[in-house]
Amino acid sequence: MKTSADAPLRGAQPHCQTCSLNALCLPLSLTENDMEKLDDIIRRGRPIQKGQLLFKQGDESQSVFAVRTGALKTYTLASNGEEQITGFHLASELIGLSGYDAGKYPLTAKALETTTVCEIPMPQLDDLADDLPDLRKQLMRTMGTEIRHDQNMMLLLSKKNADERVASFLLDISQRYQRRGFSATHFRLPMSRVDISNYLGLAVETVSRVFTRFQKNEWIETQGKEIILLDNNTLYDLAGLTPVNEKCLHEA
Amino acid sequence: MKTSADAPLRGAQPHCQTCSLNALCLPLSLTENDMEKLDDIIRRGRPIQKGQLLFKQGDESQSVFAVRTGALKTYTLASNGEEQITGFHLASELIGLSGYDAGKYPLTAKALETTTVCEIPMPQLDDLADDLPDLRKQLMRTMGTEIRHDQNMMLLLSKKNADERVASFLLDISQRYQRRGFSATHFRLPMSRVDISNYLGLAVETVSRVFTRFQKNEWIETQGKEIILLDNNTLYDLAGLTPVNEKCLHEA
DNA sequence: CGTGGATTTGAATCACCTCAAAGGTCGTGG
DNA sequence: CCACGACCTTTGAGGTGATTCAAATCCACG
Repeated sequence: MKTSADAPLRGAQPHCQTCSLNALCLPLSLTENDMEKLDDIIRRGRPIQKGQLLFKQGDESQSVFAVRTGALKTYTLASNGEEQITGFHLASELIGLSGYDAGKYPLTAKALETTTVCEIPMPQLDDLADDLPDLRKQLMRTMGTEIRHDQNMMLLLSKKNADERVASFLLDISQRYQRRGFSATHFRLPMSRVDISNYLGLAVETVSRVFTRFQKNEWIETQGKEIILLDNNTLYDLAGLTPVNEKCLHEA
Repeated sequence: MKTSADAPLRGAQPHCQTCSLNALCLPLSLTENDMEKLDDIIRRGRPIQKGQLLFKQGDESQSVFAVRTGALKTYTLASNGEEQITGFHLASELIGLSGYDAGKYPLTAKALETTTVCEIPMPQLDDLADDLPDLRKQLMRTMGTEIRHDQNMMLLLSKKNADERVASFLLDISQRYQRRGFSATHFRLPMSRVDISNYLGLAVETVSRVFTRFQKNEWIETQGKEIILLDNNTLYDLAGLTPVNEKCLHEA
């Protein structure tokens, strides 16, 4: 079993057609021919370093991005300057679609570690979406998934207690790694405890205490950012999910 | 000034072309000709009574709906059966798009009062979206707006206190009525206090107390569901918005 | 090897919740 | 038209889970 420490791409993959992520990414369900057209408009830049911004709230939104390697967080700024993390984005996931029509990005995207992305200029993506029905459908699917994720977060933020939130979070990450072929029970969290607490609407100290308690109960094992899930049943139970139902935050 | 008690449509309006809401609704930015094509696939049924469901979480999703008159709430069900309201939907607003690709509605839609809707069958909308670029763009705009709304709600639910939540809520509703040509300061809330509290992630009692306190401070005046906003500046301040920035929950 | 940030732990506080009960409102049926 | 009941809203009192504040410890990195 690969671990999340492995890069999903051994070398730089300059084309969608040969990218190991294409079955999870935008090209999903595109024909070979359509995929080439999409590939033609994609720009692949140099890696972004940890802490750097991919784009900033209020910037003119010009592109949508697909994460190739690494991870990012997106967050909105409250008027008092506080940030609310709205999502973490792992390889193959799309960022920036919520600013598709708005002209400006409604949130900021910051790299959690060294990250490479595929940049898809919006005007050209827009044109292509008119020509390729499958691409349009995939874009709308992605937006629908995002809406369902956010609505699940609303449920989490307004109804779940600290334990339930952390369990939901761990299982969400677990399932997303699993879909990418990594271990569902042993992975490395790319984000800090502060980021987790912000995302879950809790204080850092609370998240820390929950992690400690989960470990005491032998539900998980933690070593810094390394996580091992020991008791999936309990975690699923806490999260309000059934292990059968593999669909978590990202799959409504 | 009209008040929200007036129906936005004097008589039944059987066509998008003559509907007073078309500038706010899906036909926005469509040409006369394209609007006719959209109009052709729209079904207009009999009114839904208060408390009735438009569709239910888990149902096969077959249509998108535009609210013609009245109001609905949409909510997701937690595993323990608790409901989390994800949105209120007033005239001209679209419901059901988040289930566009999913096959099943990821939430339930219930009428808050007698409500009429335009039903747009998804397969035909889907086909039409391939033919009419403007319609596709409008659909994606609508989904983008929904995403921004939900992310603003995440911010509200995890960072704002009770006062700030209620202020945000009142201003959101106010602005949405205003866009429809109604008074921004005097309106009738179509939903119960219980619904408001659920939506805002608070206990009913807390919402009630906040309303009482706002009234004592002469920031608002309430008479049951009737609301008058007296001190917009304070409310905007609480909500973390600037009165200049007219864009609230629905306009990121 | 030292430094600054991140994480953990402890103690005290607080905003909101829960429980309980008293009004209000609305629709229904007599 | 009024009385009744069901439900919604408001108000009060007390409890609590999570926060805040403070400080020790761990860790990554130059």
